[in-house]
Amino acid sequence: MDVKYKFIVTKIAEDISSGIYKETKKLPTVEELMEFYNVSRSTIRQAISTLVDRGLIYQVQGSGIFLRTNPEGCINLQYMRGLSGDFSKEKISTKVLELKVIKADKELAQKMKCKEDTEIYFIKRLRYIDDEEYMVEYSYYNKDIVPYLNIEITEKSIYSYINENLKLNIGFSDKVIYCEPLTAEHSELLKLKEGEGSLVIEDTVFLTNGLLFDTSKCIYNYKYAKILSLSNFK
Amino acid sequence: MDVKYKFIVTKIAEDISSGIYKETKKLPTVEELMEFYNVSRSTIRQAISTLVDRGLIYQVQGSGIFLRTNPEGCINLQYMRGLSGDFSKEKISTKVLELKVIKADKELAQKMKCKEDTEIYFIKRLRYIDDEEYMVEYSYYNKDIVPYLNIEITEKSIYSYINENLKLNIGFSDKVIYCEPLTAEHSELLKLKEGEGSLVIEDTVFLTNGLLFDTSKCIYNYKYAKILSLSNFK
DNA sequence: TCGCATTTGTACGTATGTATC
DNA sequence: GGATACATACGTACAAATGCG
Repeated sequence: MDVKYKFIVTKIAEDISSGIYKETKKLPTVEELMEFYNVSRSTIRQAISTLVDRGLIYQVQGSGIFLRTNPEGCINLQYMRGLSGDFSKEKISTKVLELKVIKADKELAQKMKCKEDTEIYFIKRLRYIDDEEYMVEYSYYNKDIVPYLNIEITEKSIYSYINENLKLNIGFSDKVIYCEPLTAEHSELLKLKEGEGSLVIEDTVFLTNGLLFDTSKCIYNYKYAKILSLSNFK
Repeated sequence: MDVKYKFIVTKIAEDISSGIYKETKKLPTVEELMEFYNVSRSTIRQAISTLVDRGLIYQVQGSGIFLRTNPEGCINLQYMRGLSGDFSKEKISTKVLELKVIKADKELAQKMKCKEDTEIYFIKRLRYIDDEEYMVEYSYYNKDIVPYLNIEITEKSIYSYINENLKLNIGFSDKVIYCEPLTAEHSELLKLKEGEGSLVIEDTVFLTNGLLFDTSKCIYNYKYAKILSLSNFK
């Protein structure tokens, strides 16, 4: 991390979560941050802008930089770090129900923007928070991009493996969120009743170069799952 | 709109939606845009950055600026313009079920971050898309900030009234999204069955200066409502 | 109410680094 | 390896909103 503004983003985010601004709910001025980090105005502004995008702070012209209050225990859409990022205090566990390589049929090929018969990792997981059934996840990874996955990796965080081991850079994602009645199978897995509602997120994830490498469908237990979206009007 | 980069944002967004880049799926280079708009590099970069945040485009270092495919008919979380913005082709209508001024009790005062007994506009609306029952909305506006509302305004877009008539600048919002069984009343309004799931968005909206002026709870018909979130990993 | 100091917003210019093709 | 194109970083000037006296 030798990029200055990214280092500053991480540092300020840590400072905020450590609570050192909780009295004033206000950050130092841009001028003060420039001096503290010994960088230019635009470098501080870029770091601040990133934190504004993540929903941690907001700026008021002529007044200062203020903290945004940030509910815990929600799936955060602005800054995705997987379940373990959103639930740092809770115990997370994962049961891998299925893990295999399949060949993309016409429908899957269209979804994954790849050719038919491309090899795809298919993973079905049941995930728990504090030992409660939290969600059922179906995910698909293009094997041309993610050449190897095993039970050990899929029991933990697939994303940190992709990031740290494969050195791939995740860029952006499209999420479609809706509500759907539970099927018999899912209601059993989540210990709910058939026909009750569930919260569903269909996710399509791209690398920074625009390549689609992952799609998934997650069916959440409506009793526990809350999504948080911290957005800006720009 | 005499701010250059905002003008350019609007222009490029129009160009994209008009389809002039649909062949190449690629924007002109930063250099070319600088020349075309006769502005500096940083002004173009700021405009492009805004469009990246809105999920319209993505940049690849060394390669160019590319279009992101953008599903229609969804509630867009990145760039909120109300129902009429998300459903430009459909017919939208609104039935105002209730409109009155109330005094904030302890619970509402906490939610609206105001003092108890502050006057609050309460509005209950049923909204239709193509004559189908789409959602029930309960909204609350702080009367100190939004001093006047009537049936005519609430039948149309409250936000455009706030923006254009009151000249208030909407800054950011927290949305909590979850799934909840329908009550008897809501199932009747939405023509669904009691106990079926519904998609719920609780929204807390702030002005650019950080003042909370609006909270709302929307209960969506799960058969029609889809939310789209176009996010970036930064 | 007015004016001034503070603080963020917009815009320009330049140089160098780094990924892609 | 070279050309192209985006990314990072520095610096400067002035505009606009806020807040205080």
